[in-house]
Amino acid sequence: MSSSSDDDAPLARKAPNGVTKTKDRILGAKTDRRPSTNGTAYPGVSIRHGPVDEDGDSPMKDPSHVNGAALGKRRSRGSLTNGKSYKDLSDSEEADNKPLTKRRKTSKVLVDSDDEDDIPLVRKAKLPPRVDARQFGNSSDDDVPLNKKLANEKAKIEKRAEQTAEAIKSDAKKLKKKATVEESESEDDVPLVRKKPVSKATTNGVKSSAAAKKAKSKAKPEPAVAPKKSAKKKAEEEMEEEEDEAAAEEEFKWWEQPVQGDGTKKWTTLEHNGVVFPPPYQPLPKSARLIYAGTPVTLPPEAEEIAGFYGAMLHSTVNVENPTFNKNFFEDFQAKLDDVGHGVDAKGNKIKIKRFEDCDFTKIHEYYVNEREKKKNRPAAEKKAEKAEKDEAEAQYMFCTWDGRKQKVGNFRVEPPGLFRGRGDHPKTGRVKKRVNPEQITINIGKEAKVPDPPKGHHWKEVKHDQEGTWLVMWQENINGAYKYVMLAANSDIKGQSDFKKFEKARELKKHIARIRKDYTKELKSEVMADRQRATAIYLIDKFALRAGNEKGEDEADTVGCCSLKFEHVTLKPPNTVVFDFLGKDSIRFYDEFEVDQQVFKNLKIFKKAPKSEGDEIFDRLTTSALNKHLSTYMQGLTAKVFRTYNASWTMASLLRDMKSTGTIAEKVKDYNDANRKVAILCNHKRTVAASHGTQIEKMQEKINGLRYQKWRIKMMMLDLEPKLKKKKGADYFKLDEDLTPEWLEQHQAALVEEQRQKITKKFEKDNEKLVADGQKPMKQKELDERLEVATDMAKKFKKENKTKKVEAEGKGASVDKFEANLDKLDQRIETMRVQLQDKDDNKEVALGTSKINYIDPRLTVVFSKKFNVPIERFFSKTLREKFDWAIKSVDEDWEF
DNA sequence: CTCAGCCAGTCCGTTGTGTAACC
DNA sequence: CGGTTACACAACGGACTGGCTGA
Repeated sequence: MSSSSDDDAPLARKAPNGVTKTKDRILGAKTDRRPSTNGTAYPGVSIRHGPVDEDGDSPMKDPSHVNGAALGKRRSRGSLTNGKSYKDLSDSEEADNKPLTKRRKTSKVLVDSDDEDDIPLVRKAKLPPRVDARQFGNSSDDDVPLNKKLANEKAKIEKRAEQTAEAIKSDAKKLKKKATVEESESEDDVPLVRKKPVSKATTNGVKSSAAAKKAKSKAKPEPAVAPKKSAKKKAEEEMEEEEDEAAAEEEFKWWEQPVQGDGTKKWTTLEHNGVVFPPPYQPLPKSARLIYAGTPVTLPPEAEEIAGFYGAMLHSTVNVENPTFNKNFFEDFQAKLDDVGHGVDAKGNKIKIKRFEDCDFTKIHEYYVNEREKKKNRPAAEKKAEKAEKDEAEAQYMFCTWDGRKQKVGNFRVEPPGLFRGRGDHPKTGRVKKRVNPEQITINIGKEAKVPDPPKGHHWKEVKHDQEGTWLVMWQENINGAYKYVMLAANSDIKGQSDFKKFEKARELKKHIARIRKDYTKELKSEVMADRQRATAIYLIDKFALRAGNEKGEDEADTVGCCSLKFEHVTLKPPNTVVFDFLGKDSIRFYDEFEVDQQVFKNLKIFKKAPKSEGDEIFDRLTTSALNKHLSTYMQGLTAKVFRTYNASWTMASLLRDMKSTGTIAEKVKDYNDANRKVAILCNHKRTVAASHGTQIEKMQEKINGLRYQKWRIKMMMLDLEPKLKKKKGADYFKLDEDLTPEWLEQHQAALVEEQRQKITKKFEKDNEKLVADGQKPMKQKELDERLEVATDMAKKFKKENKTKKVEAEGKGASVDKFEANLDKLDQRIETMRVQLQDKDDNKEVALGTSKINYIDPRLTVVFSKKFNVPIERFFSKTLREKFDWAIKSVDEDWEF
């Protein structure tokens, strides 16, 4: 705020127009709907504070007032973002934050006993029974965080699981084969390991099963020019070996060490080799010039590089057709041109790049597409050799020494320059992300360690010895000014420890959850607005796994979480259904309808009450810091995030606990994945539906239809052999399914014929090629025509079948029994395909990975794996096994979340 | 002729990497 | 500020397919 007097200026003058943004160069700057948090960004714009703040000193019941920091943050939140001032509000609203008992005198708004007044839409008589209190954790651990969404999903999945189980059973032969392979492999483990005690003879059995595999596959002669093992792999193997040696004596198991220190000092000694910089810019060849208004232009390399960024992504319509992207890009491009000089044409005449519309990047694009193609098509050996070389050069950066132990570094590469692509509707999309110089880089390293050399002729920005940080290298990025850190990989001790702590914290919540739920259920009726909002928010976070929802600035995409939910994100459907529709983290849409506690419904209605309208925050008396501060009174370190972890793991735990232990390994894996999916749905982890999804589904459906048609033909053949069957089996048995219409039939038959033709033609061409290669004359067209007669005959046959409604029995030794067997096979295939199709479709927009990596306590998976005898490899990939090493080695099957 | 078994090529799901977005 | 969480996309690798061969 530039001047304090502004504080009190009436906001009614409509913020959007009154704003002169210093940053107006940002394309399509959205209308200013919210004040900045610190109140300084928009000089001349008044930020109104609600009566709360004006009365800030008066004794309030609102506990957040006690806290100065919270107050500071809240100041900006007191205002309504649609330009309405609290001063303009009705008397009842003016008393907004005062004890509701007081308000009762002036307004009926929050009178609990007065539901009808409060929610006129709801007829008292028709009020549904209150949501069962049990759902809300008055007491036990049995409180179910599952929501309706999950319940539906559960029913769906269960149904499908049944289908699958059947399909799988019916496909027993295949599966049995598979199962035996699996079993034999795991059995192999033992003798193999015994024979070769050198290899990692322990729990995970990765190596041994790999070895078994190797032994099985017939010793393939290594290609003569076998490129040397990539340095990366070598380095990793070396480490494993070292580990093995150490394991033989004493592997460092931090999870078995006593907890020490206050956790602020993260290391004592730290050695590392710094970072790898991206390769320098390679100027484009003459053929790949930017064409400006029809003239090829030679640009200074620095500008050309930026043009190159754009040209390289010309095929990416999401970017190139986004006006914000183009505007931001061109602004930065022009700025660079103004800085380093515009281009020249072939004769050396200066060309000034003025209009984006006159820029033609297609030549640049073609060049990059071409290069990529070339790179892709190189011989495999060459590719491998290059990779090996690169790995070797980078090997020294892959590991560091942390308190004397070798640890993997996560991201040792400095991010290369390019065009920033923020997710969702990001105001800065298209801006140039600049190349990072050593002079911008800070190194964090042990005092005794050798500081890595900066590239020749350069120096580091700073060298620190901060033992409270876990980062090795840090720099600031130019788009948002965010800090980027090089830290250890997920499988490192330090990351494992903090992962462990995270889940322990979530488990600790179990002890407090009943009390917390009881409290917030009570506080849903609090007479203090701030408390009531807070209770409602905790309810939503607990039940629906919403994120906290911090305030966001103008320079970020407009996404929300619980505390930042706005008027338009929540729709109320009496009697007690709430529809959420908003963009969450990463601009992923959260859409769902929930039935909520009656009191919650009522509260939300109050929080949405006029004069609030679109753009206004629902929880205008609540900030994430106030929320988290309150939560931490229950338990040290408790924040909104912990609820997500807790509810995710808790859900997984209860699903796995109730799982039946029967079935094949594949079935168990599927059961596990189904549980995983429920957690993913709870957390709203989505992925974009693959562009090819629709066609893939269609293809599968068409395949199924083809099989069904085959079934019909076989039945008709049976009839051909034994006409009596018609009576025996009934006429319906021999009818073609109705959805396979005559039109479809014709089309399908045509497709079959065409397929046949293609096959024959392809083979013919191939044969000819062979002949020519052998120095003989190719066959003539006539030969092809003759061969194609097979297809023509097929078409004729179909035609005849369609006409006579009969199908002649095919194949020699045809018998009804044989046909019956064929039918059974077809049925099985159809069933498995149906299940597959359903699975695929249901899974198209659910991402399982995120919850598996971040929310589900890995020990749950380990327990499941042990209890049901499914190798852990079926659940955790190699990297995940490394990441969760602590979990795999630390629990037995009795462990409980 | 049929069929299992093998190989190469293609397809497609999974895994790993990169870095943005969040608290 | 420094950490975790999140998705997209590239790279990888296993499954499937068609063609071929020999029993």
